[in-house]
Amino acid sequence: MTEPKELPKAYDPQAVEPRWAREWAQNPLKPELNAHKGKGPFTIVIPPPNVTGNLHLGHALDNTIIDTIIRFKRMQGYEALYLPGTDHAGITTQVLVEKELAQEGLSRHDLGREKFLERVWAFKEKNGGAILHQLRRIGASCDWSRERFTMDEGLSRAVRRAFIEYYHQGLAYRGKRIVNWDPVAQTVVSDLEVNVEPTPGKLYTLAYPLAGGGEIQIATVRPETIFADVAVAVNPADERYRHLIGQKARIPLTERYIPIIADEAVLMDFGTGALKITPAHDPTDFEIGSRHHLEMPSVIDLKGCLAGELVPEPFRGLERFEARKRVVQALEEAGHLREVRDYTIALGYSDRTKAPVEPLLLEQWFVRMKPVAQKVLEGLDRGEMRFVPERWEKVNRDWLENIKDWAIARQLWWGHQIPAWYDEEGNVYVPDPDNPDLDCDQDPRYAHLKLRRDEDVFDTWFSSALWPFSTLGWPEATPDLKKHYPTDVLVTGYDIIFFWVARMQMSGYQFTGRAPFHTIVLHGLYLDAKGQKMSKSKGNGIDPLELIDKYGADACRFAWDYLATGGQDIRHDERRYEQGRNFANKLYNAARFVLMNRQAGRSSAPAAPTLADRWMVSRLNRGIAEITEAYEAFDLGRAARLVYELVWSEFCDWYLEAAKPALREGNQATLHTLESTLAALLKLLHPIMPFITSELYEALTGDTTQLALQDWPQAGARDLEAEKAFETLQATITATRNLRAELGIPPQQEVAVHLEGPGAALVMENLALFRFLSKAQASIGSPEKAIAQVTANTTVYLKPEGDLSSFLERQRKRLLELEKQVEQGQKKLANPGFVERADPAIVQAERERLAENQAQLERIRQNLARLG
RNA sequence: GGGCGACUAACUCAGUUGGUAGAGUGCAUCCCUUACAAGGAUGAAGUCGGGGGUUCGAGUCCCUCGUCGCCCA
Repeated sequence: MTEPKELPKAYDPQAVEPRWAREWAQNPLKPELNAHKGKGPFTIVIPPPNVTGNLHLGHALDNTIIDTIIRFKRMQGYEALYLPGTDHAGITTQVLVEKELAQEGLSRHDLGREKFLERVWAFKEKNGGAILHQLRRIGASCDWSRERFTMDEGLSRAVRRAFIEYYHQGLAYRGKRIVNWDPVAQTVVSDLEVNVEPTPGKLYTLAYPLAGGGEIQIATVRPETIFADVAVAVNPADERYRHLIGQKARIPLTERYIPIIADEAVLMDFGTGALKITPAHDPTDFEIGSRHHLEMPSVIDLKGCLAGELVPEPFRGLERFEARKRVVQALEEAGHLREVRDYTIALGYSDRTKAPVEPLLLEQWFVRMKPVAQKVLEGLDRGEMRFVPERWEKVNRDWLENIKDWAIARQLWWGHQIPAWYDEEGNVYVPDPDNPDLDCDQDPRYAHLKLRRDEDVFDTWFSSALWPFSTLGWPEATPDLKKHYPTDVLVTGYDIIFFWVARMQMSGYQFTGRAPFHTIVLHGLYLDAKGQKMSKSKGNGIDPLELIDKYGADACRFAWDYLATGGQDIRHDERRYEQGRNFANKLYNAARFVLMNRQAGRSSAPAAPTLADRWMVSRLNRGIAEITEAYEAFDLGRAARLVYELVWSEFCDWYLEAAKPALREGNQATLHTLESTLAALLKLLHPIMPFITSELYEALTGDTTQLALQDWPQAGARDLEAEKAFETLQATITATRNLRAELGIPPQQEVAVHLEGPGAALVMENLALFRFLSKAQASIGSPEKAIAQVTANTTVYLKPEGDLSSFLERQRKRLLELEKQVEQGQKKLANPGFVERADPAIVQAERERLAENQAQLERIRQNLARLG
């Protein structure tokens, strides 16, 4: 940027952005850089992306919003920390590596746990962290020296500590419960990881013979589970079956008799009103079974196949869906099948593998969440956390109020192995809170026992839940933890409120006694151009890196911030990126203009600021106030719009043009205003478009301190007089241009106009500017025969020439419009209700508007009359 | 079944205490004017989903209906 005259006309982000990306990667914008400013810390932790993942638009949105907020706060002088890191993503990563192994014809069991984990770590080292480099491309100003990983040593200790505390407070427990089993991933998944989807299926009506003769018909969608039946249940209020309660029925295809019981949970109008109860394979049946103290035999194994003594020989080992067919066939042949009809089943699918989940009765680790959630709810009551937008607080509360225990174990190898040991009798041993790092099988107190460690690992979200404090050093009382915890803002998509936000809230209160952040900013989902969710299977994904290649990172950030309004979902629209790119180009050229003029125009000639200078300074001050407010409110869409408007419509469209005549005269006040305004605009825009603003700021100021560390601009006083005067000028110029256009006068051709009205004198004071911007020589007066354009306080007259029809048509239209407005205004002011009740300022404004409209109307009428 | 969101110009979307509707793109006319054609000037374009209510006044508040989407059970 040292030779402004050689600057290309079009901005090329690819020539600028890499340099700054490298700068921020190699010399991170650490919070300590602002330590001397005394404003205190401001902290945001990254929503940790999967370590082996790639940047997608959700990440782009998260991180652009975070970085914009961080950069704003940093410029305000806060010790802003944007803490980066990644998540080990248990199931996802393990499945990836297992796929890789499968190509070599191996399974994880062939390798064994230890070798397999080595393999995953190697995979992580090789493929992991790419996403953090992709984040550098979007300009994320993280403190890379503080990067964390959920399975690094410190975080692993935090996870262990958290579990130990839960356990010794009686919140973590082992229980035999119905869990969601993913037969493909071979692990339990939590309720949140199951998507229930209506699925076409069949409802079968089966006849169970009664011990005393006759039969009872039951309805079921899972006939293959009849072998695990322990009862038939009816509603106690159901007259049809009341006499059968207490009798026994025989499970078809077997010789086993089960009781007929009454339970209010049975819906009388579903199917026949009688249900088979299979506690081991259905959550509702499990509850009924528990209430009635029934046995809970299982007939489905971990592979999803029928298994066990209760299953008749021919069906043993059959896969569950195959088994259903065969059982139905057998039932039909044996005469037990009464009816089959189409039925839509609410079937649960595993989020990861999309496999239908099998409800199984397994002994598992759970965390009792109710008392923990209670602490969060109390914190919310005290107003310790605020949602942006507010509406999500209710969603958050509803979930916490109805929370269920959390199945935290996963039957995987990749993850934090649960620090629990069992002796040969099955008793549980968990390390002591006072000595948490000592494994129980190394504990001298248990030396006499043969202890075996739990094979399972924790749900990935168990470690993510600790992220805001584990990354800062917890459980150690590190200086970072002291300084940066609680963090300030959390930014993420609303789709992970339950998975992540609520769990961070809970572990925050549970382990640190405090809310982990005070503000939760939730953005919407990024959808494709048709408004559909993007997914791998649909193949409708849009790659943010491609967008960055095409438009530049600044342009993309502009688009993402611009679109992040009100937490609404975002529909992909390429035009937003074009707008960002064009904006960068506009800014670049405006800066080029300033630099060229500076080179040409230095002189010592003193000069007073022009009206345009005063106007620009005032508009800038207004902009600073508004834009700062928008950033403060995390309303980045509004901030983007306001800066865009200020830069393009005011600075470029009006001020740069208005400055030209003054610059030609060597007006140093104008040159100075030009430079200082541009510098301020670069600052205001920097949080959104950090690359180009850094580059231009450096070129403009030659400052050795980069823009990212400059002070945020302060709004000075507005000069309303200058604003009003310049507005009159603008209106008069626009009116003149309009007249010229209506008459088809060529742009180069100068015309003579006459001005009249209260604003005319002001225009005459700025004659040179008026002439330059409107290509018209102005004088005071009202010629006999002329066409006119009327503004709020001037009338512009132009000698009629050429075809007047377009002009006349427009004037008539304007006349009608004004008449309508005048009529409305009169009606309003004649209404006593309005005059008496409305805010006096509003009434006054209405009066003024009416007077103005009437005057304009009158002037247009007169003029049309004179034209004949 | 419960809850939430959306419906504003041809398209994609803004619109903060209720006070005469905005942007980008597209469209029309003109212009390569020494910052920028990724541009400039001028202009056209909306019964703010329908209906009802509150109010002097409703895109904005309340009720209701419709369409689409999402979440929870």
